[in-house]
Amino acid sequence: MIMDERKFRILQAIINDYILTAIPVGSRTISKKYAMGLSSATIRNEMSDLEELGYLAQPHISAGRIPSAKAYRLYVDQLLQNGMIDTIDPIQIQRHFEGRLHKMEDVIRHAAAVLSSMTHYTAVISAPSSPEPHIKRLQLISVSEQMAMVVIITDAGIIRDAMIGIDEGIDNDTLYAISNFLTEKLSGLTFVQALSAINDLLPKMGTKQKLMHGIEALARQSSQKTAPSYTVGGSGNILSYPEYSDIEKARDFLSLIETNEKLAQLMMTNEPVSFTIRIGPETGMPEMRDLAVVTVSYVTGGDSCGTLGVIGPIRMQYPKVLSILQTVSKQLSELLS
Amino acid sequence: MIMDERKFRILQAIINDYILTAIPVGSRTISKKYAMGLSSATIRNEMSDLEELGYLAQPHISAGRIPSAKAYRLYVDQLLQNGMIDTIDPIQIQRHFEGRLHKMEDVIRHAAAVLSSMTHYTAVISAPSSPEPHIKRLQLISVSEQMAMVVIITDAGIIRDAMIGIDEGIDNDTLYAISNFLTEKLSGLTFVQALSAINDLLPKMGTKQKLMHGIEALARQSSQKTAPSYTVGGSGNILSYPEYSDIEKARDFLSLIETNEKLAQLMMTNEPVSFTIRIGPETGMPEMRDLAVVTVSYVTGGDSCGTLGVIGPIRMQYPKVLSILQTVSKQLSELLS
DNA sequence: CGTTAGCACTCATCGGTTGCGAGTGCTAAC
DNA sequence: GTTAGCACTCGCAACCGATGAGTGCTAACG
Repeated sequence: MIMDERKFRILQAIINDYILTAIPVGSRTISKKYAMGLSSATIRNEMSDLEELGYLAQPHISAGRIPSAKAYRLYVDQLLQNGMIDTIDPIQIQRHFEGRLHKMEDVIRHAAAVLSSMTHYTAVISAPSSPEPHIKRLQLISVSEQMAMVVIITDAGIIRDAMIGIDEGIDNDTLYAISNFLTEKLSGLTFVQALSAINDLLPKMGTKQKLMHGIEALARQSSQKTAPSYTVGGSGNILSYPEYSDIEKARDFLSLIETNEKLAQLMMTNEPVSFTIRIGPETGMPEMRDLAVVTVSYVTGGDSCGTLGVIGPIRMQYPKVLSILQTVSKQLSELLS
Repeated sequence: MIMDERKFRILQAIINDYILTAIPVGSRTISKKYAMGLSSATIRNEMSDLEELGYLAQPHISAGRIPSAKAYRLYVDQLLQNGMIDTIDPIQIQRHFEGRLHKMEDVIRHAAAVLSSMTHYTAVISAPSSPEPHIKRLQLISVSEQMAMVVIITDAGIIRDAMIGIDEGIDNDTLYAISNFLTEKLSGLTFVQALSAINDLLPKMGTKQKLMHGIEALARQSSQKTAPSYTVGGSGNILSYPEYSDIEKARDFLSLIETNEKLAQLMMTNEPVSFTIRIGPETGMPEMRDLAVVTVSYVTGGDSCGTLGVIGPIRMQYPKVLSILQTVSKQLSELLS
């Protein structure tokens, strides 16, 4: 059996209807609502075929049918191919960002709020990070006699701060001198490069071993591809959808949203494509079986970039979400550059 | 009518039972489960009195009774007065913090996870902040030709970073010189003091007006008592409790948890007391009517401190929560000092 | 041979009824 | 003051039957 033009049109109608209503759609609905000049009996036969092909499923024998993940994939591919993405007024989104927002963190938090309230799904945004940040400056600030704070500033604007123990008898001025010395030695290096540079320096540093080991540990930690932290907006939105009226499922979703590693897995894009759509099983996570995630990346000056995404039920309003995501992404790029 | 010893014992039994079961408790339950040598009829009379006094309420005529907010307040006051707080093994909590956690943000996130998983309620933790932070260092890093990043480091370890526009023709070295100049002028000052210092400096800065105005705006923003950001753990835990099986209520709760301002209102403690317990209406927020929040503050070296708290249903396991909070608070103070 | 009308059948859902039982207030006796 | 007894209330769960949306199959039609 082959997927012909008519089957596809019917499938499309079913998906459209299901996205709007979330109730299994029957043959009569298609034949009446989406005037295609066919009787319900014919639709029935076609639907039976579509089920055999793996595009439709029946929750139970005497109910309509619902699209499978495979069907959504086909549907989405078709959308993208034909550029069938909603057009929304960018002004409408710009208006949300008019107030003066200075801190990056605030901008991102606000963007997550806007994104979630516009889509009615859950929004996730990662702070911009450079794939290979270069150290720009390293600063030590004494906090107490045994502790200091290390601040490493990179070209991507990432700031890594950590407390480390320091050796006895090091005063503020010495710390400042060391900061300048280390900045000179390390600036322009990536964390991986810095790590070996620090190890080379170790023997020369005499009584500052404890301090240096602290910095080394921080550099090592930073040199590993560290999962960025994510800002979430509208985590409760999922509760509005009937498929998540089950408390158990909703709780699983919320704990997923709170787990940084899981989010990282979802938001990760190896290739810097314009956007990614992952539908249900495509995420590779069993708890995402009936969810879909759409991500777009944004860039801020230089090569550092972040990701913003929307997580919603698998029957997501893809055209709308895609257009909103793209517009917010543009807005975010501008604001953070 | 007066609240006597026996009435109080009965009320206590009712509250205990209701906290455990969440179902309205009847006279028979009290007389049998909590052997107090009284028949259910007597209990019934006392319960009727307690209702008249405003400590009990009946969801409907033929059901048992549930404690009012007033009752919980009495109950909690009694607990505190008698020091009836659970004793938990601090080792058990320490074990959760054994791994090496360098970044403050990670420590807090982890603490929120531990706190929520131990209490089974929602945990909220604010990053430590000093009531009147003093500037330690100000650093400008050029990002592009028109933009620079300002990093202000305070004695509380707070780092305020923001992007500002800079005047044309300022290179990296000049920025560095300005950083040192400004650090010299501003270090040791609070943000409020810095604000006027900057305004004094303005006329002298010649062609760096744009830059200075950027810094001034940042200082002004920082000088206002800014609400700290909160880390939340276990936001979905609330869904486990029958009183929040209502989707509508759960969604309200989740959006509350996401709103920084609301959290700030809940976590705010004007006096630095050891802990605060706010029960239902005492929070002053209508959406918190049947929730309670317990907060404890923790201190990190110096005068900077943060708050950690637990939000749960009004029938919270107060003795358990209090002891866990105190232990985690101690742990957090140690880790961040 | 594809399309469609007709029909028997399935089964989730919804509204109504009923019985149960937990709980109450009241009264009268101890 | 305490308690046994009793009539009464009312939420809740279980049961039941009607409803209707939906299906698959068959036979007739163009």
